[in-house]
Order: sequence, then structure tokens, then C-alpha cells
Amino acid sequence: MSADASSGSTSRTREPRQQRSRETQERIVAAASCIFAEQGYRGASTHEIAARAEVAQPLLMYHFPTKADLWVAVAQDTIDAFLERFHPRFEALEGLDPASKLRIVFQDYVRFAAEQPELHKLMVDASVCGEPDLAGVVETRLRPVFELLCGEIEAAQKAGTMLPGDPVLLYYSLVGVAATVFSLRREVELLTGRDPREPETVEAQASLLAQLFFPVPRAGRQREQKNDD
Amino acid sequence: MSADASSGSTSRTREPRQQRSRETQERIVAAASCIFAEQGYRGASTHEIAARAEVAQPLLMYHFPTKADLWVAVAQDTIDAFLERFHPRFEALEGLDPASKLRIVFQDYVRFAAEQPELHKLMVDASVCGEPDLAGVVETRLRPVFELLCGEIEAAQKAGTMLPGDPVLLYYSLVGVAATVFSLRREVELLTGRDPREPETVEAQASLLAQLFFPVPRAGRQREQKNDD
DNA sequence: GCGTTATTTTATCATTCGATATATTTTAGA
DNA sequence: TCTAAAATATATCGAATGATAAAATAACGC
Repeated sequence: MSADASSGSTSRTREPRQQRSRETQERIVAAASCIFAEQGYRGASTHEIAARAEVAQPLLMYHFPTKADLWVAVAQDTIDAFLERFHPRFEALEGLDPASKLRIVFQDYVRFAAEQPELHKLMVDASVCGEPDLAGVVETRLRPVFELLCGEIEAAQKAGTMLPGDPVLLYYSLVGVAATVFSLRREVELLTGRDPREPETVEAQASLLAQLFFPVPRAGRQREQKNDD
Repeated sequence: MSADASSGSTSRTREPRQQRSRETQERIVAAASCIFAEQGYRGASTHEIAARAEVAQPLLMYHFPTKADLWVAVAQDTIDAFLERFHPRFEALEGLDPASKLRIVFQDYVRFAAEQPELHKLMVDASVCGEPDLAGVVETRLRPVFELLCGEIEAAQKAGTMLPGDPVLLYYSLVGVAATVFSLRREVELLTGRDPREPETVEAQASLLAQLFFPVPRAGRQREQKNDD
């Protein structure tokens, strides 16, 4: 079977020429994603990653010349997994008011952070140890979402359906509420004996996020819009 | 339980017999606190810590037989630094209503997280790599504060001055809002070009936290209609 | 003073780390 | 097919890691 329909010849950086190679790369990235999330960047060793991927360690260095390169691939892959989930759902919300969009998107992010705490752990770990090439990933993958959502926050503020204040701080407050309880999972378990990833807890956190950032006016309009246009 | 990391050989790190020894230990812990926060647990090397403390590396191993022991000492020291700031201020709030207590305490925690992101980074890093003896530190240092504040949250809920819901989730939402923007400092800087630790930003975040969790009723009481009994 | 213990230094260990050199196998393209 | 390149395997490197051994120094009780 000739699977040439997918082979785009416009390869600029690194396009594996053989199918087997791509499968190997995917196995390596999948294994690295687990181990980076479990052990952090410094704690993860290329030998352990290669072992889990069932490849020789020098083969890993062949596909990803440095450990930092592998981290970038993992970060891009992890963020892309989120974006694949994020984008269609976000576009399906077209027409809704900004506050509703934000509420739905960040409630969805609560569930994503519970299922795959890797993303947030990865970013926190990168911010802590600061070693990997964080800048490129932030620019290419994170900035579009960030600016899109900050724009929605500003729109919601103009509509009077969201608290005033620096949209950046609101964005990171939303992220913090959505992800912190899961990225501190071990601490939560030790303190409460419960795994925050239980479905009821996840939904409770999503509901809490909505109540905090998008309170529903109970009796009449609590925040009447100051200017309608 | 394995809370005997120091009870087995109390003569080692418990009571240094010479003053010089205590000063050395303090220098080591101070250096380790910086490097653990900068590099994470796995990324910090005992050699580098010893170099910053200006002691020979085997001397470090003499005072803290394993790297994990050193981490525990650093974690306890870091948390104690927070508790020394927390306890007097909290006790000075006696008589206030629970919501006001919580607001003041967590606004203060915003400032603390900005000045010393080490604490939150330390806990997130410990939750990620999971290696150091997190359990003992959580039990002895974190649990008292956690249960104290959860109690205040419940009291505020009963008074109708705080959102209903799982106090644990509210606690970690407060922590997340207070600390996330600072623990993701590198990402924030890359996206916005601004350091979130700037004083105006810190105060804006503190103000945002108050608005989110303790909204002041604008006209009349907005959150009053919960039946009180 | 002396002896004992606590602390510090010097030298070094075994292991693991990320990375390289190179040989061998596999694939694509002629 | 044949061949050059791509992909994988084998063996190993130097550096850094956490940890020890043992000698040397300092402090304290007597």
C-alpha cells in the first residue's frame, strides 16, 4: 500500500523519510511525555525514556539531537493535543457572548487539566527549572490561545459581564483555579485522602470556577451594562 | 508512617553541639532554598548547593545525610518562614468575621507568593517529581494551616459571606489565584514582557482575588438570598 | 595539659547522565 | 537489481551526580 498521500514534500526542519521512523518518533514522544510529566525535565533521563519507548537510547539522540529538542517536541505535542480539543469547541461557540465562551472554555480546561495534568505540570516545571527552550513553544503554541482568550476577556469586560481589571491577571487566575488543585494532586491526597481527579470533584471544580468568575445575577441584573452598542 | 526521617538519628541534625555547626547548617539551608527553587529538586546538585554555601560538599552530606533530608529541611524552613509571617497576622484578626479574615490572609499570601515564589514552586515540584519526603512536611507544617483556613471557609459559608461548595476546592482555588501568575513567571514574561512581581501587579492581583472570592455588594446585598438557618 | 567527640577537609568512589563514534540493517529511488 | 541514504544497534565516552572513607582540625569535659 502506497501511503504517499500524506507525505508532504515540503519538509523544512525534519521530515522522516520512512514511515517506520515516524512511528519511532511518536513512540519516543509518547514515552517522554509520560516521564517528563512524572519526573520533571531534569528528573527524566533519556535512557529511561528510551527504555519505555523500547528503543535504544542513541536512537533517541538520533531523532532528537538534544534532550531540550525532545522537550520541545513533547511540549508541542502536549499543547497540540489541547488545541485539537480546544479549537473545534471554541469555534462552535461562535455567536455566544464573550462571557459564556470563556465560561465554557475554562470549564472545559478544568476537565482537561484533570485528565491530563501534564500540560500544566510541564509549563510550571519549565518555568521553574527554566532550562528547556520555553520561548519558542510559548510563541508558536501558547500565544495565539492566550491572546484570543485575553481578547474575549476584554470583550466580556466591555459588555459588563466580567470583572474589570488586567486581562492577563484574570487569565492566569482562571488558569490557576482550573489547574492548581490537580497540579498539587499529591499534596491534596495527603491532606484530604481524596484524589481530586474523581469525576464529581472535577465537575465541582468546574462549577466553582463558573460561580467565581461568572456569577449569575440572582434577582434582576446585578451588573447592568453601562453602555450598550 | 514514615515520619521518622529525623527520629532515627536525632544526634545528627537535631541538636548541633557547636555554634559553628548551626551557622553552617543555616548557610547550607539558605543556599539550598535558592537552588531548589531555581532548579527544582532533581536539577539541584549538592555540589552546587555546597559551593553557594561556601562549604565542602561532603560537609553538606555530613549535616544532611541524604539529599532528601536536605529537601525536608529546606521545605520546613521555607514553610516556617511563611508561618512566622502568617500566624501573628492571623491572630491579630481575631474577632473579625471569617470572610474578612480569609480575604486579608490570602491577599497577604499573594504578596508572599510574589516575594518568595519558592514555597509554591517547592510544593508543585514535589508534587511533580514526587521524590522527596513530602508526607512528613505536609503533615507537620501544612495541615495545621490547611485545616485552620478550611474551618474559616466553612464558617464564612455558614455566615453566607462565601460561596458554597467544597471548602477544599475553594482553598486550592484561592491558592491558585494567589500563586499561579507568579509560579508561571517565565511564561508570563514571555507572553507579556512584564514581570508579574512588579508591585502594582502584585497589588492588582491581590485586589482581583478579593473581588473574585469576596465581592462587595454594589447596590444592596447581592448574595443575601441564601436561606439562613 | 589530655582524651574524646564533633566538625571540617581532602581524596575518591560507583553510578548515571547526555552525548558520540561507528558498525549494521533497512528503505527509497535509480 | 544495485546503491546511497536513512534508520537502528552496539559500544563507549567524559562529565556530573550523590555518597563514603579517612585524615585533619576544632571544641569541650576532665
